[in-house]
Amino acid sequence: MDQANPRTDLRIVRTRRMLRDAFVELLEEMEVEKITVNRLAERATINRVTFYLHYRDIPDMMEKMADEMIEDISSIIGSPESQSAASPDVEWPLMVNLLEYIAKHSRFYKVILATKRTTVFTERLLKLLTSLVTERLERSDTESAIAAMGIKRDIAIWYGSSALIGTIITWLRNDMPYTPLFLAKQFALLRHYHQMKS
Amino acid sequence: MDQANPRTDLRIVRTRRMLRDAFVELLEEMEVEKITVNRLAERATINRVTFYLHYRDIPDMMEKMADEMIEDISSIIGSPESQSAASPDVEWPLMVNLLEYIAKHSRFYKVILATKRTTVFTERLLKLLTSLVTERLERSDTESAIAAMGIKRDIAIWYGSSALIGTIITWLRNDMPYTPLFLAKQFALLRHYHQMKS
DNA sequence: TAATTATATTACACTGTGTAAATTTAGTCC
DNA sequence: GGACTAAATTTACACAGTGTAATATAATTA
Repeated sequence: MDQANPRTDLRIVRTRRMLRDAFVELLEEMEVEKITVNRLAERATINRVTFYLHYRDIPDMMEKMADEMIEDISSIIGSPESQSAASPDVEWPLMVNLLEYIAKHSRFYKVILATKRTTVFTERLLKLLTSLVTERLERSDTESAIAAMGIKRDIAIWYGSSALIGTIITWLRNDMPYTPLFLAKQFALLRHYHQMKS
Repeated sequence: MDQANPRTDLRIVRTRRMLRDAFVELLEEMEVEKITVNRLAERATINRVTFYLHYRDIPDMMEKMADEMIEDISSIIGSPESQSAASPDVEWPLMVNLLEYIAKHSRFYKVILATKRTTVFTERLLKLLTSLVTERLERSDTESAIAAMGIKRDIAIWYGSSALIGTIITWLRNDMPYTPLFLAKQFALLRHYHQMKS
């Protein structure tokens, strides 16, 4: 997560970290549109001009942060432990890992995903989850099952990935009233209707 | 929709309509954060100061617009034709009406729901859909069915309403490749697993 | 037509933006 | 550890946008 590129100056790492931390802090206190470069620099205890040495503007900074978020999550759900043990329906432990990771960094994810008006992040995560849902739809025998019921493949994917991201966001907003494991199991139940039905 | 309150001045109605139209226009051309009161007033061909006679700032204007949107949609899904004929699972024609209404005003809804960074609107609609999902969960026998499967009531609601709004948004983003009727049927299929299973 | 009320005009103080140039500070690498 | 290098700071500037106030003008309603 904060693994620095060997050839990057420590100062760069430090000020970027301070800027990102300040951003999350401010987001806990106010809406995005109220976050100015002025406030951000002040909170991060860096000079305002220094901000522009790293990011073009605040939307640019948010995009960079979203990139990093996606990188982190990708490494979680693409990691060896997740893709475990050659089991064909692999989605179960994968979802647990994902939810546990989010829960572990819930301060960040709550403010970034579950706060109003920070769509860049949700957009990106939705995209990631869509590819995930698509992939596992192809892998399992669910695809033929839903086809047999007259459900369009793409609609099923839209439906499934929207349901996932939306539920995760609401779960975060409600301060995670269920454990990651429990929620992952619930997702499995909600999904496995299909297979059971066929 | 543009039914004016009898005691409101025609000029008020006119400038508000011009402002809202200008807002939608600008949103088609740029991100929300680039929309300034300056640009808005210029596009609406009104004086900048006049804007402040109607709204506190742009977020305030967006909230007011969201209020109106919810009012409109509520009247659609709460109308006599929708709540038709005492049928116990009433959700089917209701969803057709909703999707048809959105399709009819798709220029507005596409930009307002399916464009980046306009979360106020999606938030409100999600809320509305959540109450809808809750209501019909209570009405039908789905509730006992999902309980029997070990699925938590609130999680099922989060899941279902997120799936609905997310699918509608993606449907809009893709320029409505299916008819409202077809999509409504697909929703019914995706939902009725539950009843069928039990 | 008169009274009312919305809109336009002009002006002002203020906050924020993005860039430039010169200077200081601190990390890197030998 | 010291020289080199690159990042951060400082100061300054031109500009865009905000929100409010006071006054003048136009349109609507009764």
